[in-house]
Amino acid sequence: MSSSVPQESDFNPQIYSRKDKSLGLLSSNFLKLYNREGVGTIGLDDAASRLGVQRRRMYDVVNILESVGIVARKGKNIYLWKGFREIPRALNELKEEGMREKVDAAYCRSAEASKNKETGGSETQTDPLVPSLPKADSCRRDKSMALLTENFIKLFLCSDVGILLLEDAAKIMPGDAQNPTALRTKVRRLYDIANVLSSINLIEKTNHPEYRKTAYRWLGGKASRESDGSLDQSASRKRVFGAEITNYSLKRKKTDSSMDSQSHEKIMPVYGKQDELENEYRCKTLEHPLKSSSKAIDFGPFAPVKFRREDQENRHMRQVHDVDTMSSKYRPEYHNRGTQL
DNA sequence: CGATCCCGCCAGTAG
DNA sequence: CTACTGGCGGGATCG
Repeated sequence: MSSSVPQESDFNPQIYSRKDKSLGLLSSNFLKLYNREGVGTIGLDDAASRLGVQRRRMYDVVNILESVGIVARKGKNIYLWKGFREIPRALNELKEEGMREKVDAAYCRSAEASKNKETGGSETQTDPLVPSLPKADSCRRDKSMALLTENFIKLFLCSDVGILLLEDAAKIMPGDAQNPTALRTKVRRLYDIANVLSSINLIEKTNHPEYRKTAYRWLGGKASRESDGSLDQSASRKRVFGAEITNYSLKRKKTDSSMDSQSHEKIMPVYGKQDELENEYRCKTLEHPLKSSSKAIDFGPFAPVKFRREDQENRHMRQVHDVDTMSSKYRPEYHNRGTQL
C-alpha cells in the first residue's frame, strides 16, 4: 500500500487545504487520541508530534478544552485528561460565575453613572452593554483565549440567546467594543474558539434566521447548580431558548421566531448517563457508536475529516490508519523557520 | 469581494 | 538564562 502519511508533497499548493489544518479538526483528533481508557496525563510535545502540528497549536486547543473541563493543566508541558464527563461540572461553574458577574455588573452599571473606574489598562472604555466585569482584566492571563472562551460560553448560559453572531459576541463581551482593531482581533479568536467548541458539539454553526449570516447555536443545554455535577435535564431535553434570567441585552437582533427556523438535524445532547453524555459530547465526525479501535478512523493532520456531509469537493481524502506513526514529516515546511525551541 | 482563521513572530512568564 | 506560554495580527483561503 502507499503511504498514507502526508509528506513533502503537501507543499504542493494544489493539495494543500487550509481546512485540513483547522483547529476544529485538530481538536477532534486530539479528543479521539486521548478519549480512551488509561489516559492519564498528556504531554504537549507528545500530543503535538502525534497529531502532526506545531506545539503552538496545542496551546490553543488545550486552553479552550480546559475551559470546559476536558483537560486540566497539571504542570509545565503536562495536562491531565479529565474527559467529557467533566463538562457538566465546568459548565455549571461557568454559569454560576456568569450569573454572579452579571449581577455585579448590573450593580456597577447603576453605580457607575458618573464614575470612571480604574480599568487599569489604557483604554478599556465602559462597555455600552455590559460594563466591564468586576474582575479587572489587565493581566495577560486574563485576556486570554481561555477567558474569552469562558465569557463566550457564559453568554449562552446566562442569557436567553440561542443563536449568536460572533461579531455580536465580541461586542457584548467585556473589553473594548469600540476599538475596531481590538474587536477584529477578538472576533478572530472567537472563530478559533467556536471551531473547537463545535468539535465538542457544545455549539453548532448555523446561519442566523433573519440576518442570513453565520452564527452559532448553543447545544450544550442549560447548566444548573442543583444536583451538583449534572446539567439540568429537563431543560436540555430539547433545545430550550426561553431562559429565565435574561439579557446581556443584545442591541439588535429581534429574536422574533425565538424558535429556530431551518434548524434541525442536530438536536440537543441528552445528558444523564455517563455514556450517553460521552456519546454526545464526543467529537463530531465520529459516526461510530462508542467503541472503535480508534485505529481505523481517519486521523492525521491531513486526513480531511469532513465535518458535515458537505463533502462536495471530495478532494484528496487521506486516511492515516496508525495514530502512532503519523508523526514526524507532516508539514509543508514552507521555510523551515518556526522550529520548536 | 468580505468572511474565515492558519501561521508563527516574539513578548511575557515559569523554573 | 532557557524553555514554556500564548497574545496577536498579517495575510492566505474560502465561499
